[in-house]
Order: sequence, then C-alpha cells, then structure tokens
Amino acid sequence: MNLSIRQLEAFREVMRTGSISEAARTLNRTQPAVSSLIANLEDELGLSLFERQRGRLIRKPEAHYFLEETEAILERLAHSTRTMKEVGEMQQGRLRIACMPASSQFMLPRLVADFVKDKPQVKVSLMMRASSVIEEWVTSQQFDIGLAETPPPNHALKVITFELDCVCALRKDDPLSEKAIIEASDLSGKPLAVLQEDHPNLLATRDAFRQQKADFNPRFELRNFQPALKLVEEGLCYCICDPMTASSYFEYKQIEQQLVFRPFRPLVALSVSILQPAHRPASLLTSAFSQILIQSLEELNQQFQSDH
Amino acid sequence: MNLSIRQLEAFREVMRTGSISEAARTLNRTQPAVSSLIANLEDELGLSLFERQRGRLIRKPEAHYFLEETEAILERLAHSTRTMKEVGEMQQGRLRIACMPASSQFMLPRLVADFVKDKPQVKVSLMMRASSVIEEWVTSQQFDIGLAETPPPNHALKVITFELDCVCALRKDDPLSEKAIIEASDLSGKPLAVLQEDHPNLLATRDAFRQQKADFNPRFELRNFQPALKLVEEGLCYCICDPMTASSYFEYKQIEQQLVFRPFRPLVALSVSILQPAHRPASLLTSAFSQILIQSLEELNQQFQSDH
DNA sequence: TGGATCTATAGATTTTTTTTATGGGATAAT
DNA sequence: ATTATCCCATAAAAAAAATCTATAGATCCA
Repeated sequence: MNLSIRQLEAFREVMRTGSISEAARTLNRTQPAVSSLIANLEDELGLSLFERQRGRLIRKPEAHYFLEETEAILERLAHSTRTMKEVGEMQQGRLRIACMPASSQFMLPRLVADFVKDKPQVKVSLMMRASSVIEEWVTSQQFDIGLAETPPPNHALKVITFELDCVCALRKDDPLSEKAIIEASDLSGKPLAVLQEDHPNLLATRDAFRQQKADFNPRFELRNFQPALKLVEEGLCYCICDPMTASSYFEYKQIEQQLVFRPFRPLVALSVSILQPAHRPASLLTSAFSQILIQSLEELNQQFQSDH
Repeated sequence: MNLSIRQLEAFREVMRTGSISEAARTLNRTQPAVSSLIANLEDELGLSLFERQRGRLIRKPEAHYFLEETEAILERLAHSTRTMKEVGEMQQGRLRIACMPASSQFMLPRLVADFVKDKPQVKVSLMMRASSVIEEWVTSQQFDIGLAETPPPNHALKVITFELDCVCALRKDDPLSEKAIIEASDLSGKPLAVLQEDHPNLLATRDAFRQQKADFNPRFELRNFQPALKLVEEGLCYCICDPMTASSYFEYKQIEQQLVFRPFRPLVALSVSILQPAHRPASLLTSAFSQILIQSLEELNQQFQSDH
C-alpha cells in the first residue's frame, strides 16, 4: 500500500476535469507530472482507471467507484487537519472542569465565561461536587482539571496548592467594621457561623481563638459558608469565611451590600488545590485554563488585604 | 494541507508503541526518519502531539483525537485499495445484464453461473425483457450489457451482431428425421408453429418457403418459440426455431428427448446483437462477460450443423 | 495540410525522504 | 561514582521521488 495523497488529489482533479492537461493547470503542475501520478496510481491499484482513446482520457466505470473513496478520504483528511489547526489555536476542544461548592457559584462560571468568550467552538463541562468526589474524578481522568480542598497526597494527581486566608464577614453598621483587621479577641464570645464539626477549617478557626484565649462561640453549623452570609446580614452572627465565598458576595449582591470583609488574625487558612491527572499531559485548553485559575487564586488573598 | 500518508503511518505506529525508536523498528526506518516525520506532522498541524519529558515521548490528549482520525483514514485507504485490487482481478464488482426471452431460460443463466463460479463477491443482476426494452435500458446505461434482437441503428449503442441460423424442430419418430437437412419443400403444406404476424422471423420463414415454391401453412402463432416445441412434441406441427431455443431444449429435457433439430434450408436467420453503451467504456467484468457471450453465440450456429 | 491540443516518455533537475553520524539527557547496573 | 544503555533531536550526506523541460505521436478542426 503505497498510495500518496498527491496521487489522490491528482486523480480527483483529473476525474473532475476529464483531462490530464486541464488538471495539471489547476493543480499548478506540469502535464507530465500529473500524467505520471495517474500512471503510478493505476500501477499501484493494479487496474487502469481511464481508457486512452484517440489521445483523450475516458473515465472507466471502476474510476467512478474509486473517486467516491478518494473524495471521502481527502474530505476527511481536510476536515481533520482543519480541526487540529483549531485545536492548536484552542478554538476547538473540550474542557472538563470539576469544582468545589464555594467556587462554583460565581468564581468558576466567571472564569469559564471569560475563557471561552473568544472560543465559540470549545465545549466545557463544569460540575460542582464535594472535594472528595472531585479528587476521584480527576484521578480517574474523568475530568481534566479540578478545584477542591487540598486532598491527601496522591501519586496520580498533580497538585497546585493555595493557602487562602479566611476573612471575617460582618455587617457594615457593626462597630467592628471600623477596624482594618479583625482579631479573634475582637469576636470573643460573639456568635459565629462555622463549618461542620469535622472540617479542618473549623479546627483552624477554633485554634485561632484559643491562641488569643478568646471565647469561641459557634452558634450556627453549616455545610459551607454561602448561607452563613445571610445569617450575618441578619445580624445573627459573624463568620470567618474563605475569600472565594467572600468574593462571590460582591458578584451576588451588586447593590445594597450590607456586609464588609476584613482580614482576620491569627491567620485561618483554607487549603485548596488545583488538581490534574499526573500521568497524562494536559491539553492546551487545560493548561491555559490552569494558568487562569492559578492567577485568580493568587489574587484572592490580596483582594481583602488593602480593602479598607 | 500537505500531510502525507507516511506521516500518518508513522504517527499511528508511534502512538501504538509510545516510542519513536520502537516505531522506527517496526516500520523498517531509522529513528531519525520517524523523528522528522513526526516533527513535520506536528509542524503542519500547528500543534505538538507529544510532550518530550526526560527524553521520552508522552502522548498528549490532542494526539488521541488525531489518532482516531488517522486510523479511520488509513483504514479506509487500505480498504479502498484492497477493493480496487479485487476489482482489477475481477473478484469484485457488479454486472447488470439484460437479455431477451429466448436466451433467458437456460443460455444466459448457464453462462452467468459459469462466469461467477470463481468470483464469489461479484454481484450480478440478470433481467429478462422484450428486446425493445433491453435496447432502451442499455442505451440509458441502466444495464452494462444486453442480448436482444438486433435493434435499429442507434448511436448510443455499441452493437455486435450475430445471424443465427434457424433450425427445424421435429419428432424423433418423424420420417423426415432421417434427413440431415430439412428443406422448405420437405415441409410443404405441413402445419407450422411460427412467431407473431409482424415478426421479421415470420417473414423470413415465409420467404424461405416461397423460394422453394413450398406451401406455407402456419397453424400456430406464438410470441416465442419456447412453447412451440411442446406442440411439436405432441406431433401437432413442425417449427423453424432459433438455435438458442433449440439448444435450451436439451438443457430442459435431459432425458426422454422426443425432438431432434435439423439444419433448415434455405437459411432463415434470426438477427441478435450484444448491446453495450457506446459512450462509456466497459468495466472489466462487462468486457470479460462480453467475450464469453460472443464465443457462446458463435458456437450456436455450429451446434446444429454436424449433428446427425 | 497546418496548427492546436491532447497524452506519454525520456532525461535533467529539484525537492523530499532517508540514512549515517553524532551529541545530550535520563536511567539502570556495576 | 562510573559505565553502559537507552531515548530523542539534529546536521550533513546519500538516496529516492517528484517535478520540469523537451519531445514525439496522435487526433481534431479549420
């Protein structure tokens, strides 16, 4: 099997025009070049495709069948290369993202929207799940990239970790909002909305209070911080929440914002990670999106530092 | 679009083995040859397909998509060339034959059966119709080849004509069967089975009788000679029939043959022709079958000459 | 009959592919 | 650590393939 694409292209053109000379003109070749391409093609197929009658070519029935095949092959080839070129320019492809709840409401949708703005043909799937599920999905390569709370070490995962500094959510009209930084001691005995019992963030928060010998008073226990902000708005409590949730508050409440966020000390960190399959290189799209995600996470810690 | 098949083959093999060196071995090329094929492929796609990590290749996700395309293309190409090789050896293809009634019962089925015996994949359609319909079908290229009574001249038809000498059918126990040749005068006044009024063969037969001033007594008029032989068997008449019909009598009645056929004089001819479309070259199959048909028709006239 | 147009072929030339030779980097064994 | 071995990439030389120029034979049309 030694057919060449040149032969197929020449054949297609000769079939179309019915003439070697004419085909040579449209192909920008000389007539002998096309002549020998066709001759070699016939040789390799073991079959003559044209009858040479009175110095002209006449298409044989066999040639018509082979033309169908030829066109299908060339068409598919052209389509593939076009698609690959688009993939190369990240105009094509698919990106499967899994993200944890805190980032799913506004942060990732915004990043994705921005990312695909100039890529109308790129397909994205964006799924929100608990961090443990995300870890599993990325490990098993069902997803290209994940954003989750930092998982235990896992050889099948490439992990980029960020320590997000949690911030204190409080009402604008709260006297404490005058302070540039809220300390645990400021909140001694005050009611708090916190995460569930076993969550590392809860432990870290309690530890922060203990460090300053402040009275830790968890009044509301929740699965994540999103609903906690409502309780803060109602003046029922304070909340030491992650900056993703804090940031999303501004996207959610674009007017009549009732809350402000202040840096909290001692630092309470929420450890989140970008997860990628370790043993498979990332696609262009995945790499590009990963960069955007990294940048976005790096900016988060700064967002609430010099905010006052 | 300048991809080459070599590049695709190399790519497929590199994907399979995961190594340029290994692929080079199975492709019987040197490693740099394969290396540059892949490099050029990546260039032309505008996209890197492998990650070079620590001196090894790692397939990128984009490569997996392109592999599917590559395999589909190479597979189709291989299939096409295989099919075309078979077409070249007449192991593949289709043959559409239209034939007149006299030849349809035994002659053409036998020829077709013999023709396709060693061509299990060749598809044949064999249709029986009146000669005028056959002419039309072949002219309009709905059929590749036809056998019909000679049509009026037609530029769209390539015609090979045969004058078939009609023979006299009579019972074995008829006294005339002693004669090596039956003359019109032998049948003077005897009842005959003949074709319909306007048929050239009827005119020719009547003419033969007139030449010998014999009494022409057409007792039965029929659309074709096939059923006439039954009447002859019953001793109701004689029949000057075409040699195809005569020949088929022996295939039909393999035992207890009650009839014999004798050359008839003066010659009464039935003019039949092989028809092919004039402006389209014949396929290999059609040409081959045409040869067989020519030979078979040439033998017909001899079959009843030295029969006694 | 002469001119235009077609296809096929031969030899020269250019382009592409392949090979040989080599070097750098990683890995496994000594 | 050192050596041997494996990988890949590159450069230059060699081989192969494709192309071009030139030409000849055939057909067609005026």
